[in-house]
Amino acid sequence: MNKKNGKYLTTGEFAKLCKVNKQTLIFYDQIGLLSPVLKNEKRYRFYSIHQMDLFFVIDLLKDLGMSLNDIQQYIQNKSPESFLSLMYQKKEEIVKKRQEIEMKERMVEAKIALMEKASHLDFHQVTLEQFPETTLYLSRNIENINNEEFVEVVSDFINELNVSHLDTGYPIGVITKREQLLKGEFTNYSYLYIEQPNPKEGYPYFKSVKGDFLSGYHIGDEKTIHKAYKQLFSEMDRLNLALGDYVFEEYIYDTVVMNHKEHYVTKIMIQVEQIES
Amino acid sequence: MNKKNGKYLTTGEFAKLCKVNKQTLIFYDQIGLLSPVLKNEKRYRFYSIHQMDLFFVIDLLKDLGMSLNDIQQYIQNKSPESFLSLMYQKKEEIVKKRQEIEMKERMVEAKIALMEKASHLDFHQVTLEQFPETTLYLSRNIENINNEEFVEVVSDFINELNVSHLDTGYPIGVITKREQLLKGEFTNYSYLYIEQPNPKEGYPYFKSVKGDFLSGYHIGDEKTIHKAYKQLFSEMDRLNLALGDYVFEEYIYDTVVMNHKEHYVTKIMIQVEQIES
DNA sequence: CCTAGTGTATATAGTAACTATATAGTCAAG
DNA sequence: CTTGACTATATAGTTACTATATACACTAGG
Repeated sequence: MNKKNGKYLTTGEFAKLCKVNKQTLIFYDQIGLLSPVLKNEKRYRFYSIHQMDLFFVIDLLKDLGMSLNDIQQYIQNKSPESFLSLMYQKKEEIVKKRQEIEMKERMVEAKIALMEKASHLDFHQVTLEQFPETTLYLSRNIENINNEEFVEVVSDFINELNVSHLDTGYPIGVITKREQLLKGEFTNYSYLYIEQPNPKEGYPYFKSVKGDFLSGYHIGDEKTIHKAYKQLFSEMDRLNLALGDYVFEEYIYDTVVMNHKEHYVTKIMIQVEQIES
Repeated sequence: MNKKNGKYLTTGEFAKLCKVNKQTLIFYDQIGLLSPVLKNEKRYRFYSIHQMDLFFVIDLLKDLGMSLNDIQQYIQNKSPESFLSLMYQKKEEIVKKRQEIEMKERMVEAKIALMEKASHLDFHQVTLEQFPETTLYLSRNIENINNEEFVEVVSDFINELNVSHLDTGYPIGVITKREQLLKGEFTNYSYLYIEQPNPKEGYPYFKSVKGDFLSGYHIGDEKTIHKAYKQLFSEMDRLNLALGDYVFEEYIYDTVVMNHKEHYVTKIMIQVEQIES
């Protein structure tokens, strides 16, 4: 940007050009981040049009999450070299940021899809479904563990989702094994899981699910989930189905969308096999 | 997420799970954004593992630029419907954000490219270059305008760059016409411009440049730029070149990377024609 | 020359969303 | 019964503004 003839801009004019509050410029002057090139005897500030470019760079760096303090550090000993290395560094940060926002976009999309789907469900209907192959990311085994260990596992699981970018926005569900169910221990889970609609290569502990499932819903506090299981088991009898290896449970509506536990909805998916007779 | 047996998490445990400062949870409790499900007679806080999901949604919304106040508004009358509509709204905002960050990525890339290129230049060399077709976005005409009008034009130009996403990170340059140069008015510019390496369809006022240019550099304050012009003109004589229609000026090093005006570098590109003899 | 209206200045206080610090009470293990 | 690690509250500090109050400056019209 080349300036016109030698005239200067007042604080108000400069603020308008930079699309910023006038007070912000005064503030920047006070902290020495961006001072006008000139002050007259009445202490009126005068900026040159060049300073706009500097302001825009400050604004860009600020936008990229740099603190005013750090920006000032740069400005105080600026040079083409330090600017270039700063830009290289910011470029890396931007790429990370972009990837994060892309991930959040996918998460929000997943939540929309889940909620749309949920809104069309009849929670009183039990259905026999055939599930296609699905990839899941599993936690460590959590059978018979105590509370502290459970907190530890959940913590680790969440950690892994974070560092490996595996949080898809899908709900975290639980897997219970056939043997626990037969003992009536409906809340003695074996794994936590999260669905991976677009699985990445090279991650361990993924498990593919496929087969026939009898699905039903439990409305209310999970303390009373045995009622839903009772109903599903009787339906299995009626349809001549045998209990398979696993049951999957996931929240459809939880504390995120409901104020009272009585309105929570859990989906129960029991793996089943046809009994040959 | 399904909770294990009926036990609760202390503030410290919950903070660790949520990867957040304990004080932040206390703060959230104080403002009523996220209160523990239980407090004992010693006022110790106890969270349920379910509340983690809510915390993560709060964190997501916060990350998407929502204020704690607005988040609280949502939480106070949450429902599957309001959550869904919130997600739809956030989805739109995310897309905008992503586009913005993609643009910033391109800008930073452009600045890196420019600085890398600049670092290999010899500012004392005058070269005859053939420029390929280039698309530029121009400002309104700024010939013979006064200071107020100039500020207005710059303001409008910056505005247009913003609303139409035309800020490519390339420097804003100026175009001077042949007739002004012949009169020796080197700073009576005709247009501002910014290069558009990937021009979009449907934008007016673009101008393609192509042809032979004699390029040189001016080091120092622009007040002394006539010296550089003098040198370039004599070089034109030597090479038997005639002045073309336009001259382009852009900053290579300005206030963004240099502390003193004496170190500013301006590139001058004079359109030239071979004199047939 | 006076006045109204707009601009400038400074000083100070308020804001959001934490974050740190100081002080005191609680609890489980050795 | 003490030690160390936890919990609690209250309060002050932080960042990057933003708003408000008060006073001075400058320009145009009557």
